[in-house]
Amino acid sequence: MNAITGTRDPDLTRERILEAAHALFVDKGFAAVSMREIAAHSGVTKSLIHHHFGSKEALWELVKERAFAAYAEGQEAELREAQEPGVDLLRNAVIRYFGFLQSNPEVVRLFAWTHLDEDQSCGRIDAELVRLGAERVREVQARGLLRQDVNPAHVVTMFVNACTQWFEARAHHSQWPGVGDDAEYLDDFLKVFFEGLTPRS
Amino acid sequence: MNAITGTRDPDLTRERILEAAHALFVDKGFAAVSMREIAAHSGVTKSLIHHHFGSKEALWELVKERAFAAYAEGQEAELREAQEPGVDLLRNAVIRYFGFLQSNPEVVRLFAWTHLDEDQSCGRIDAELVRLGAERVREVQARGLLRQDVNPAHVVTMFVNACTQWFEARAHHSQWPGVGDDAEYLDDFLKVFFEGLTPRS
DNA sequence: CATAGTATTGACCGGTCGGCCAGTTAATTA
DNA sequence: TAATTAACTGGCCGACCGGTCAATACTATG
Repeated sequence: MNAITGTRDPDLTRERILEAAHALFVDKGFAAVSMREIAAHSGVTKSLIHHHFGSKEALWELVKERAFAAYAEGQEAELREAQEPGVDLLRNAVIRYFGFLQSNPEVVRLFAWTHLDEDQSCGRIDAELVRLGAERVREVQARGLLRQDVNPAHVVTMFVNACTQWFEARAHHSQWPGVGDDAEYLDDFLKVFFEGLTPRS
Repeated sequence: MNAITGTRDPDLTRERILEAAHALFVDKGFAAVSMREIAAHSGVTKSLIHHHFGSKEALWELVKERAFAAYAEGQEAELREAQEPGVDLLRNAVIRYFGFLQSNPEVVRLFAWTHLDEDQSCGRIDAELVRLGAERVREVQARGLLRQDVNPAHVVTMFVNACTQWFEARAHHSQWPGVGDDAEYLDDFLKVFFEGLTPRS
């Protein structure tokens, strides 16, 4: 239903339901959200949600699928952006990933919910991203610009972990004494990470 | 109620309720667990849980409190174990923390749930741990054994993040191509982390 | 042994849950 | 325009939710 024209618009309706469900699921998690809540937030009847999506579980799966597809698409585009493989490529990847999480906190929460779900689908999605990233790292290693005695997939995993957990656990280390803000943490991480990756004679 | 003697044992009863609640909350999160479930798993009436703990929320808080107190106690004891402040002290701290998470997956899940809760209490608990750890790092820095241009609190945060996320997101990167097992990841992380922390002339 | 206090029970409350279904209304098609 | 299809509604279902309460069974205290 289009609110302006009063005409029916099933696509828009589905979209509005998905948006409301996304926001609520991200905020409170699957179990703590009710269909009635989603209905109210999307200005639609509960029955209509069932009509369009079947069940609460199906809606949840669709919400995750869409969110991660959008995430993967964006990340992959950035990764594929041809750039001379070098240390700066990796450094920029870290900075971009960090910045992405910083400006997309709902993705961070969705990651966390799916980790607890032991959800497999989302892991499969970024498997391709990691494969791409690790390949790039391997190229840079082959040029002798990064130390070669570390698993390239681990290089990617390390910075992904260090960045992701920084935002997932923000509620915690915002209380830790001496811990700085986003920029300061990223700065120190980059220092240590790239110094640690530099080859030694 | 003591199952063997048939006599009443309120302390044991409380303990059994707490254990059942702990297991269920860790597994499914607060919202997805019902009082009836906890009652069934602890062999006790739902009313009795309310008698002993008041409400579901209060029980949840107590479960978290106990778990994190036990965690903090163990970690603090290990940290205080006097050792000559040096690079090995830090290296051992990383290895111990990683090993602890590896053998206590329920703590990892509880961390994740409280992050999503935006729970503050548990962050306060490990604030003291981080303070202690950062202090040690600072000592080692002062001796010139670690580079001095990184925030000591960030040094601790980095390895905590890299380790914690490794286990929190296990469901994901177990599917990532080229990623090794726990020992291999830890090994590569230690290589990069400590190389990155080594002072340069 | 009496009695006070607490551990424990089971029945019950109002309310909410996800889902279903019969009916109505609007858009599409023939 | 008539008929078909799909969007949409409101009411209802049985199950389950967290919580309460009066009654009971046990234990410890005097």
